[in-house]
Amino acid sequence: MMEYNVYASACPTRMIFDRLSDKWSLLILHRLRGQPVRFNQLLREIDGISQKMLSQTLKNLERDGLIKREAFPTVPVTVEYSITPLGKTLSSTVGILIRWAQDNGDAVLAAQAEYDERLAS
Amino acid sequence: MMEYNVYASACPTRMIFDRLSDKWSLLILHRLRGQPVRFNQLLREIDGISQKMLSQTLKNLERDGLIKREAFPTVPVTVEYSITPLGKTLSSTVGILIRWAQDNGDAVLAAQAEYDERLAS
DNA sequence: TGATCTAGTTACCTAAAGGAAACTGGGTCG
DNA sequence: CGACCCAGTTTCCTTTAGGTAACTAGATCA
Repeated sequence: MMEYNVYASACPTRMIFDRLSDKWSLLILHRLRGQPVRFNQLLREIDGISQKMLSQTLKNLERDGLIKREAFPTVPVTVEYSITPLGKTLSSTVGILIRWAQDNGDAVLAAQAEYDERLAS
Repeated sequence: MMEYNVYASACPTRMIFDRLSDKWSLLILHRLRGQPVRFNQLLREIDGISQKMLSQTLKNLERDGLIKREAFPTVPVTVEYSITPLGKTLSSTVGILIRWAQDNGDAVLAAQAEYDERLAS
């Protein structure tokens, strides 16, 4: 298996890395790690997201093969978004990042405070 | 066990997501996980970054306590950036994310191609 | 016939991120 | 004295991500 060079701008890895750095992708992926969720349910639960960005981000995630969209001919129509096996592997690595943040958030805030105080004095 | 709300802005997880949405932070952090690296060396190796963004991002990472800046009175002056113990713990989880991208880049590209073809037909 | 539910799309606008390139500044070499 | 190193900073400009709000569309209810 070939290893990509993450620091090269043309690297596919880098492209994915850039894609993951948009505002809502990881949040949505994380929300979908359990049961399937409907569009408006996501809209309600993910605080601050707009319809436009939700729709756009879902489309991108689906294109990347990370989530799956499924429409049901109920009344009114229901659309469920669920995570794919591929997306599941990503969301679990994201989970590790989230755990890091929970464990080290205080340390970062402390470092920032110290840095700012050093500058002020 | 307390359930955290990732979707609220005051959540410690928010910090990680902010860092992720920063174009260069994690890339730089990842590059520094080994030996200390000089400013211009980073500039050369991280393809596409500008002096301004490198300087700015390094400053932020230092403020977060993730990296350390050290200047040596050599001729010409040398500035070395190295990772801190705190940064090391983060970079190792970022490493997992990068490994994911390396392992699954092809799968994502394939999914994109399939998605695009489905739309075109 | 109009209101309401779902699940979106489209038009318009703004703030901010980021790129390009010139400029600073300290130091040494020739 | 000017030229050339490193490590930045500053200015100016463009792009684009993302927010707001209005609009589409199919179907049912009242």
